[in-house]
Amino acid sequence: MALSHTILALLSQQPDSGYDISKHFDEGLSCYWKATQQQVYRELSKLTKNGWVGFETVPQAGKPDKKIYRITEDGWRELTRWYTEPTEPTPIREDLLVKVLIGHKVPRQLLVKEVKHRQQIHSAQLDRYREIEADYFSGGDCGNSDLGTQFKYLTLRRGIAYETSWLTWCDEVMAMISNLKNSNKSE
Amino acid sequence: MALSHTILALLSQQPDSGYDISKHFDEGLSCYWKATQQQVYRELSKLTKNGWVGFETVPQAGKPDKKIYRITEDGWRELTRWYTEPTEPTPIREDLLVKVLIGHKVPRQLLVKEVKHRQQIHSAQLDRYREIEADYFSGGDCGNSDLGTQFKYLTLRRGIAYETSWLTWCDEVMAMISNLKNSNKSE
DNA sequence: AAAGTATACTCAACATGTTGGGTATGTCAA
DNA sequence: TTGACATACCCAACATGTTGAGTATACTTT
Repeated sequence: MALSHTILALLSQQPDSGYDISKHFDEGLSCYWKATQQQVYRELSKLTKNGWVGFETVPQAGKPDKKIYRITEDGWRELTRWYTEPTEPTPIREDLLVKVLIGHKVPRQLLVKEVKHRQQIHSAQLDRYREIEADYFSGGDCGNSDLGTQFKYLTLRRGIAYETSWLTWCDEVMAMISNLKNSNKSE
Repeated sequence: MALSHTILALLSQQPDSGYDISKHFDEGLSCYWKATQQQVYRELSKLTKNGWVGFETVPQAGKPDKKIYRITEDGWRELTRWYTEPTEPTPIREDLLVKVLIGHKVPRQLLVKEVKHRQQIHSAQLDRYREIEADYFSGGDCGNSDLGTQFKYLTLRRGIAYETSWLTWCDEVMAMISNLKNSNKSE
């Protein structure tokens, strides 16, 4: 039940509507968790049933009503209980590695295309992260940002480390493949 | 439907029983995909329905019967079709990052414990990978290993890159936290 | 002889994630 | 005025992953 706790964590920062929470996930910049709108809505109704969040309906001019959710005391208790549980690394499931594993069974070009495709994706994502990172230092408040910002920055650093490690690995794969070509011209 | 294709990929290497396939997943050394025994069995029966695999029941002396699954021609077609589809990176869902994100809302010690816990896990996993890596070079057949082995080695290299990137990040987090303590003795 | 371990497969229930639809209201541009 | 887009919510079906059983046989250790 990690999605529920992620939502609780977001709501612990400030009250928010389901729509806005799901936008946080879409943008996904901060916490590296994916969830669709329906997942968020479904989870919010569960959280409400559990009494971990409450909401008030807020009418808006020119827009549909909003449900502003707010974490309850029980929610806080659950969030801190969860926090004391040690987290295990997320199980890894990567299509690309399966493809590499049987790389010798398929046309070489197909594998090369795959790796290049991923290189582009990770490279683009890294660029986006780098831009966000630059904002942390351009704010003028160098070094004296509040704690919340510093912790958020650390999650960004994780994203950067992640994308970088992928790019390094992709380079290694490409190097090996081109090495094969050179040492085995008959192919 | 990635699990099905992972199983197809394994079966494309050699025929195997559900039990042995699930052991490959448990050991998880090669392809970085997690799956339980029940998932494997369930998926195999689906694959059979689709006609992508077939099986023969093999009686064994002193052991229960085995079902040896084998990829079919349709299975090969499906596998190659899947191979031509570009793969997207797996969505990231990491409890630990959610915890870091709200790190300023909880006792510092709790976060430190979490990070140290993860450090140990990734460090242990990296050690295991390093040992396996050493085997690739101790085999005597330095440099002239077959293609299949080289591609498998690349998946191992991905595992190493992954664990290393986690450890680097954990160090960064610990550094920031201890930096906080030093610059703010009043806390 | 009993307990543990390994082999080998199966079922059921539930949690979580994905996909594609639907209901509204209102703005802005073609 | 039609269509695209943004806001805001909801439902149903299905795929996938998790958890905890159960059914056997046979070897090994205590």
